[in-house]
Amino acid sequence: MISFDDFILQDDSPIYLQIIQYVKRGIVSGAIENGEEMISRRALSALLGVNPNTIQKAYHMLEEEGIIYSRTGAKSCVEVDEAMKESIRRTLLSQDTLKWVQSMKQMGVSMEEALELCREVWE
Amino acid sequence: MISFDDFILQDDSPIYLQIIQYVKRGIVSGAIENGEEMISRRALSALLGVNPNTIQKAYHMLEEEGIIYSRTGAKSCVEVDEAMKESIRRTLLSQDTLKWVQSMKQMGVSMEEALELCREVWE
DNA sequence: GAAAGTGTATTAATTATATAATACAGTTAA
DNA sequence: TTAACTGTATTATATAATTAATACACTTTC
Repeated sequence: MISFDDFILQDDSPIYLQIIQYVKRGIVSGAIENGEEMISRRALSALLGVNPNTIQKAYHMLEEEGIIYSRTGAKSCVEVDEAMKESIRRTLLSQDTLKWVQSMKQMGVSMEEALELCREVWE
Repeated sequence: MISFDDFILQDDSPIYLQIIQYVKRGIVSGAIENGEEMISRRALSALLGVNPNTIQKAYHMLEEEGIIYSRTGAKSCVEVDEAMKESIRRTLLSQDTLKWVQSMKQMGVSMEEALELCREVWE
């Protein structure tokens, strides 16, 4: 079951978006597999100290994207085939990297400097 | 004068934060220098098609951070010494890079893969 | 000096995000 | 079967972000 054990609020973007992001990144890394049960909305709400409606918003959007499947009374499940996985992977990797590269360029940082920065921060 | 010619809305984060970010990155790159005049709040509002109050919020926060100086009736001016420049540079570079690195790690991407991605996206 | 431009302030309305308190119907498990 | 759990829905409230419409005092420029 996807327990959200290592979930942490990262920035000041909406919580429901950070939950969606957590699930998508887990799918890309392989930590979250097809068919896995999600933690229940109420349980995640208690775990994160966040309102149940906020969790519901995230889960509902994940369902609209076709990433999880829900039916009343039972836990929601992850439902992603290989095409979906690859689609999420491509989108996230390029979006995040492009954003960082644009940031570096706007600050006048060269590619070599950026690569070195990456190595330093990676640890 | 700082004209915001190449300013573009990047993401769905608050506009006033993106304006602050634009100015800070310009200072880091050297495109924005100490003593330069800011475009007036009303002119920037018209240029970006954004409410004057949103611009005022950004300018007001830049003033509170000690990055620009304003007086009624005259245009606001950038006021940053070398220590401030270096402080902004360190903060932005590490914050942006750390965020990207964390994203890559959460998706199970190795440092070598991340560096290669960076090279590809850089163009 | 007068007109135009500029920073600042106020009040009101709207949308998005998040919280709060319930309620109901379906599933799971003892 | 029954109790606990789960997904779903509703109504209300609060705060942040944005827009809108003015107004006033000060500076710059002609």
